[in-house]
Amino acid sequence: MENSETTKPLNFIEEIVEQDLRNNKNGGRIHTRFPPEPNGCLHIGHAKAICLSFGIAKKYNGKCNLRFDDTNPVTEDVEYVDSIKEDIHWLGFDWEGREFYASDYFEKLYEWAIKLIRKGKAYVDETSAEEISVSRGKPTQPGKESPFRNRSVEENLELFTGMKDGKFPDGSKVLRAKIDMSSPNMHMRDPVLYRIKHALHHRTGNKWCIYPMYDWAHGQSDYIEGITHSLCTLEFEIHRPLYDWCLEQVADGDYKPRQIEFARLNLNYTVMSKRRLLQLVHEGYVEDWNDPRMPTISGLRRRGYTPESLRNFVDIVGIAKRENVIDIALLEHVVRDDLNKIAPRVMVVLNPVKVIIKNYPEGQTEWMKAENNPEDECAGTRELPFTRELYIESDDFIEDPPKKFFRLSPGNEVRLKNAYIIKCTGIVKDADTGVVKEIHCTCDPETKSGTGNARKVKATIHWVSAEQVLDAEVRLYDRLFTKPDPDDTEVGGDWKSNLNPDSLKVVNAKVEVSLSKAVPGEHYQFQRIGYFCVDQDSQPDRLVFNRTVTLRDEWAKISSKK
RNA sequence: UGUCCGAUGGUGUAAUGGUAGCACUGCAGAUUUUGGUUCUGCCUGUCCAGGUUCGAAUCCUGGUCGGACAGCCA
Repeated sequence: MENSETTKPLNFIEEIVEQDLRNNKNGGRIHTRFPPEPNGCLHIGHAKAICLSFGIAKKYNGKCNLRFDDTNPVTEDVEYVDSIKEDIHWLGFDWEGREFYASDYFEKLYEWAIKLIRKGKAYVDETSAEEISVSRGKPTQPGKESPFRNRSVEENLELFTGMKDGKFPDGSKVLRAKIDMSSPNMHMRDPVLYRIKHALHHRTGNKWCIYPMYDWAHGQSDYIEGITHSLCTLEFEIHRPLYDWCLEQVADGDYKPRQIEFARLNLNYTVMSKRRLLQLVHEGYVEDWNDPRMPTISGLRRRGYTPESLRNFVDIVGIAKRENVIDIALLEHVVRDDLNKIAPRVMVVLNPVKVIIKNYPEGQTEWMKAENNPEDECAGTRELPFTRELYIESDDFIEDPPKKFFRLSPGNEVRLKNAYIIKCTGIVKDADTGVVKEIHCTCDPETKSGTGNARKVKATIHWVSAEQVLDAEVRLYDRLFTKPDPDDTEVGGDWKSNLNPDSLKVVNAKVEVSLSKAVPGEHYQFQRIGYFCVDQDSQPDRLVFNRTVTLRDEWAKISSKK
């Protein structure tokens, strides 16, 4: 008996899989595939599909193939193949060498097309694209049959061979399935199976000038690879009768792959369509596909998201058929959750203001012991230099503090993390601007951290020595859009008008010296501020950090409410 | 006046004819040398109308609302 308290409920696809397993369908074999088109970078929506297909395979001792759906040479490019492979591996999945391409099957697909023609189930149509479109009718109105629909098998064979042999220009002819022009399903109204494209293909070069359409290639590729469960998003649901029809024409045994559709992932405060993502890149709203503000996998990686957090996100979000928009707060939650456990803590001051400890000797340095991660004992400790002059966060001092502000203010005490309790005794302002230049304090030598002094103060703040300190560029990233739904615009407005002008702010920060060894990709928690990772642009003498996400901030809530 | 799919708190997702649960968010509190973490509590939900049944989120009928489909894209 299963323990109902620990058994995770199955999603509807797992239920289908388990039922198939119980019925010993396909001999108990589970085989899925992830079929990206190499025409763009993968995004968080793809992560859902990857985790699903690879995850099902893993869970049920099956296999998952990586198959590039490269049937349209004019939009596809090798450069995306490598980035897609990198992203899948980074996410933690492996296709165990089963890296396939729909183009691997062009020959077989062609043979099957010939077979279709011989059966009288396909014909060469030479009406124009526009004519075909018109004669296809509308969803609510039946279409009309093409005048070429009833050509002889011989003529079709000759014409199709001619198409393959490059005798006709692009767009002059297509091969169509002969199904039903009055079907209520538009996709069954004699769908195009092959079109002519005299284009160089990234794998097959100029071997072919006719290319199969998605519907003719996808199910057949699944069949060739022995896929049992072909998981795809909802928009292909209406293709399923055609998927099944195509398979019906070529399958000769009991085995047939089954297409199952699930709802794609949507996230608020961002856009997800390849078209829009591409637009953001091309029009310079972001740096590139891997800009840390992009919902692409490479962008999230650069932002500091971990594979673990993304897998967890997909898991929490679930698999179902209803349309959904996930709150980006959930994405932020999963990465905080993971980074809290693994990210070493460091002290960094983003907006420094100088503190002078008046009763602390000039020239003296004490090395203060600091825990690297309170959530992980194994993370050990490090030593921080403490000196008479320090920097603290300018937000941590207010001359005239509001209620509930527990940090530094004239006459008030705070603890410096891992060091002493200090008291503000005075301030020095810039004569012209009135900005606080120096905060004068005294420290209580009895309160050094680790000495067991029990005196409590309301707040503990972070700091760095002003004498032993490093400068660093810190890129503060925020949500890409100001509205949950970027399409929520004034009438006639453009989604780009909702772009967040403050999605990136760059500051020059003061960071503790231990960070001198930080290397790209590392995650840190800047204490009391947020999680950051070292950017690929970082150099030993010019550190660059990206803010992954802020820490939850109770004070920010209180102060913004007032 | 098409076909297909869907509808459970603010968001997402369970409950498979038998106590509507979990997570995120929000709110309140406890703990805390991070206003972090952790812990506790609270708010908020079965689209509508009929029917079947001892009993319906679940099954049936009819509505309503939302989505997909009219590329020689995938």
